[in-house]
Amino acid sequence: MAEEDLIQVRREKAASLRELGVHPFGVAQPVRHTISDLLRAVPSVDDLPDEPGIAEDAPVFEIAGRVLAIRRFGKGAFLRMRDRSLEENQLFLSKAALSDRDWQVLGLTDVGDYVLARGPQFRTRRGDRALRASSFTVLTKALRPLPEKWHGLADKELRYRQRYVDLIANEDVRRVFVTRTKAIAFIRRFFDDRGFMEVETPMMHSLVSGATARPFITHHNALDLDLFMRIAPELYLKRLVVGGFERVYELGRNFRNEGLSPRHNPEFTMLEFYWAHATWNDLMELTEEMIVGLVRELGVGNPEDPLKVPCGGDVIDFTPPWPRVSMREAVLARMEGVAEADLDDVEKLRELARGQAGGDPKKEGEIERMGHGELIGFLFEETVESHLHRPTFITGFPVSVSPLARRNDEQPDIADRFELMIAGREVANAFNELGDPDDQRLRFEAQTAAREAGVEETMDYDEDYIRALEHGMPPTAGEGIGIDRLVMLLTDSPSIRDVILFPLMRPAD
RNA sequence: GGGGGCGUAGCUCAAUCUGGCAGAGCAAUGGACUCUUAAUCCAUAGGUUGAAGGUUCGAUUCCUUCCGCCCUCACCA
Repeated sequence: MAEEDLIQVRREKAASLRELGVHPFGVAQPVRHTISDLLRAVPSVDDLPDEPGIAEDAPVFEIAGRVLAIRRFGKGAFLRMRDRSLEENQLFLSKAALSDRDWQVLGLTDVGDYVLARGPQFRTRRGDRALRASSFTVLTKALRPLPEKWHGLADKELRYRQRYVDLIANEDVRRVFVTRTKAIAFIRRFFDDRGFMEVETPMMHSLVSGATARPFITHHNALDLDLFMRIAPELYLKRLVVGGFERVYELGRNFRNEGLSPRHNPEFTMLEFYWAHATWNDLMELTEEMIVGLVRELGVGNPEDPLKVPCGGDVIDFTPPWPRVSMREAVLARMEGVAEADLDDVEKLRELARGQAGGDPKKEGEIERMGHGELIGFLFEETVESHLHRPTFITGFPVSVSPLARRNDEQPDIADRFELMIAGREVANAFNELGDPDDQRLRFEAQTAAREAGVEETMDYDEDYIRALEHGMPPTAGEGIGIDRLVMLLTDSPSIRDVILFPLMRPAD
């Protein structure tokens, strides 16, 4: 039947409900129990009576939820429903146990409707738990049909555009988003427990800084001012450290105007935290503790080995301590025929990099402009990154690609910075923060120079941030963790769209 | 933005290669049935084959353009 006709039939049922005095889109009424309560009240089905054995004074439960299936047979029916506890239960509706009106209401009930039922629990002849309804009504009429009961909603486009249907139809999708919510709650608790203060900084910025990415532009009418949606909260959070909030975190959305992919959504959730009187080594320990805690708390690992987590048909071992490897060491171990001395020879590195460019003229052009550290970084990305499976801290980032990170005291062209790689993906990025306002000024100037030389993604020079540093920031380490990517790992999701409730889609029409 | 794939009933899928009346299951409608579990049985109805154009006696099928989605490369987290 055509969609309009299916809807028309249900509209007519809604009208019939009104005639029976049942508002098809009624006002809320108290609901005393959840389906979880039913299970908790009598944990074992064996302890329930059969239908004839239901006692006069048996406890009456009152549950409300969405109808998932109806099986009618003459003067009786079984109806499967799910409620806010996300548990499912059966109702048994018999003409004998219901008022005439409630029986008529059942005749006007479709899969997808929200219903309210009261009655005692019992055990069916097949040994299942069910509620025998002594009263039954429709709370909300669904005008549209749900997807097919066996296959559910499979079309990815419909699943992302109509997530409400996806959530009704697909259990694994519900599970992913429950896990996401639990992960975020865990992270907040983790930082709160350690004396970190959650703060909210502006999402509309007048400068583009804190990361290198192209921004979204928006406009404030009253001030006639173009603003950028933030690409990172970093510089505001460090201003707060200057202000004396020595442990701060922000868990929120960033916006980057770049391509979409299974690992990139234009708006994504990031955790950033700053910890005064700590170093990047402390951050590695804290990160390890937090993610191991998450994996344990959420129970996403194998039952017999909770730190081995299935991911993309493979298994990731989260058992600490995680390896800490410099990009130099990683490249040396990975690339055959490369000697340690070669890594100090810029021209030799450039030659190796050309060999990895695969004839791509754009890459080759970039290679010619790269310095020593950037060349090692390039070789790392080309040869090592995708092979890093278990959680690994990568260090040895050049200062030139780390404009907000403190220099290493022994190796001034290397930043005290690490990235955490898991399953070939970057999950976290952290460093000792640069507190020297004069050095920070030089870094901003280098960014400005790079922009003038044609580099598209550079940071704006933030004069007020320098001013803040001139007031003195305590020695601080800071980190950003991509929450969506972390949730992808925890839920074995191949695409970022599977862990974002409403991923960006082109308008359908 | 480049390359590849996909789009058929409300949903899940056939038919497309090799052009010849567009089909099934679920859902829906009418009927039978007081223990179903993807209930069963009988009957009925449901289509702008993503859109537009072209080739052809004839197009879901072949060609072109456009729209949307997926994968991939590039940029990035």
